[in-house]
Amino acid sequence: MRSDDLDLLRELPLFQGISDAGFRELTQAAFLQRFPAQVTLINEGEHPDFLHVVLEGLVEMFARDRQRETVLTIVQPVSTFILAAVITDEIYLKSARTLVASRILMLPAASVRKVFAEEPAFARAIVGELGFRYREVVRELKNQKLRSGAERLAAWLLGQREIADGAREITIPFEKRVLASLLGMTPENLSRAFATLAAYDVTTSGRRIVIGDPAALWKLVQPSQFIDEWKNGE
Amino acid sequence: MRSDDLDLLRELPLFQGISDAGFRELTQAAFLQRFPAQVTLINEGEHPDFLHVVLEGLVEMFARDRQRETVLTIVQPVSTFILAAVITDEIYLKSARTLVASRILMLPAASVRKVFAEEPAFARAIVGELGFRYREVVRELKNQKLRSGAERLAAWLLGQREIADGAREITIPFEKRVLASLLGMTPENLSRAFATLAAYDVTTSGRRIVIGDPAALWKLVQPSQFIDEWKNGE
DNA sequence: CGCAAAATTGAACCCAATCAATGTTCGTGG
DNA sequence: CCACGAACATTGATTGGGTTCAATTTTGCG
Repeated sequence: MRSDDLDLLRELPLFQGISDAGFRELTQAAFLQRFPAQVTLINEGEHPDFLHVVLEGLVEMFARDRQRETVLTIVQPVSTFILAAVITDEIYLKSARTLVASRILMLPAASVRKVFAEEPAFARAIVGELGFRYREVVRELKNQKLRSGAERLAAWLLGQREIADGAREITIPFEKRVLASLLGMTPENLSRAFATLAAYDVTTSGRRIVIGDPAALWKLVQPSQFIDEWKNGE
Repeated sequence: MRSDDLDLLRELPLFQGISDAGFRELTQAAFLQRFPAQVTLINEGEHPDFLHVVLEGLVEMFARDRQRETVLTIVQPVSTFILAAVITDEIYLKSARTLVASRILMLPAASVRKVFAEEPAFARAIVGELGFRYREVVRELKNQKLRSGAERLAAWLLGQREIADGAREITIPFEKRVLASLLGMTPENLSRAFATLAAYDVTTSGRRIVIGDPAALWKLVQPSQFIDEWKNGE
């Protein structure tokens, strides 16, 4: 395991403030693994053995019920996933698979719980992380319940634009079918949503999207800091 | 403030393990208030001043976007709400209003954060609580994205039945319009969902519902421990 | 270059929202 | 205690958003 990977880890808010001893405890039995795209890392219903950290690549969190499947979140580097399951020591509620080749760091769940029990600083950091994640899901639930498909797409585009620092053109970092599922619709319907947004000067070519008139989209969805995490205040 | 109310509070998992001094810190500046039905307790976007505890009654957590409004959860005694906002010291993402006359205990947010910072046991308890809540919302998001309206109703009915210890008849403890919004549909559509479930031997009279054939509903939704919190294992 | 998977488009269908009208319930005041 | 009114619930008709199925085009990759 490379030491600059450890540095990456150490810089995460989650690991700030814990002692070096605690950090060593967490990482000594950890291991790093490379996965190609489309590899299932964890399955809904399994017991958590590791806290996963995406160092490089892209991971899709999804869930199934009967025939249906839906994407819940996309995890980008550098961040952890399924912390809640690890810390409560309950089964996973989501499955995870790589979308592209990825480097994943795996910290033994037992170590995480041990340091959690021993180091108040870690416990407090976990509170911060869980609080943040909780609020993310609440936002997503509101997004789903309060907005139409086209609106969710428009909001997502504006969010990506924000991340890209206001760039005119953005690129979807994964397949459109994945985006469709993330937004809670079928691939067909995503196509139609894009067709709808053409009237708002959104043009597509493959995964690249040009947002010609952000103000028009803005007017359509009226992004809210109560739903869209990227939007703080006005 | 009555001492048996303090006992109720003390017994919540959230307050287990903290010192008496810490508990006193939390409760000394707390106050208890009675509210009639339909009183708004907090508003989306406000800053948290108190951690609220429902001692008696029913509180509805909801959110608005433009014209639309949706119910996110119903809080029943005895439990806290908006802990995540208090602990991260961020604005509320939900509003709250009483559904019936209620007794609400309000703990100053500053005290909560103080004890959180000072008492590792409290920090750990909060992790447990947040982890649990987080998983609740994930379940709800899956419920919304993976199930149809009628299925969500069927699952909700089976959950209520479980809570009522398998009773044949259950009673919706609030208006049907609230249930409709909680389940993510219109009141009209809830009526039709009930009409659909008549084929599964579900009969209604006002708020009272008779589930004549639980197995039929079961077959319809196939409740899953990955979505339905009340269902553990098979 | 060729193939397989992904994306798009069209058509039919279905679930859900909206609009409108009626029936029911419940709280209030006479 | 009854009568009344307002809010809630239900039902019907219509519309609309979204899914499904099928066929075609495009893309990406070996």
